[in-house]
Amino acid sequence: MDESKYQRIWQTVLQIPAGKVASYGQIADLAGLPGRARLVGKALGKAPPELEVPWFRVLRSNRSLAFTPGSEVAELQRQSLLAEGVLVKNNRAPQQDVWQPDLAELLFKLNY
DNA sequence: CCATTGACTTTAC
DNA sequence: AGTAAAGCCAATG
Repeated sequence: MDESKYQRIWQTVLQIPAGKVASYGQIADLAGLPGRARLVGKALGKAPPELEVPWFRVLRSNRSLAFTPGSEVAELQRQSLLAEGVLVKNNRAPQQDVWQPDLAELLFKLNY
């Protein structure tokens, strides 16, 4: 199985700073995989724990959590975000906490 | 192969 | 602002 796409996705998500969030589509774009938002979710589900990929910083395009509200994993995500200052209210994160990366710096770090 | 399935997005009410 | 429908595309059976 070709994991290179997953690796790129994981590396991209690792660039999201604490206290910031990004959308699945945004990560796909930044990872050089436009149109593959759904693949990002898949990749996050398969991320090796030792990589410590901050999966909880990835939300839908409207900044809502992707999991069923009230579910255990949704709670974990909400808590994790709260712990770094992102206040999720009504299942939504504030617009002000959306990550806006410096593209030149990001591309340099990812070495694409 | 064809069909179904999503940690999704966009558009149109 | 919230919802529904359609579009999307790799993975899976």
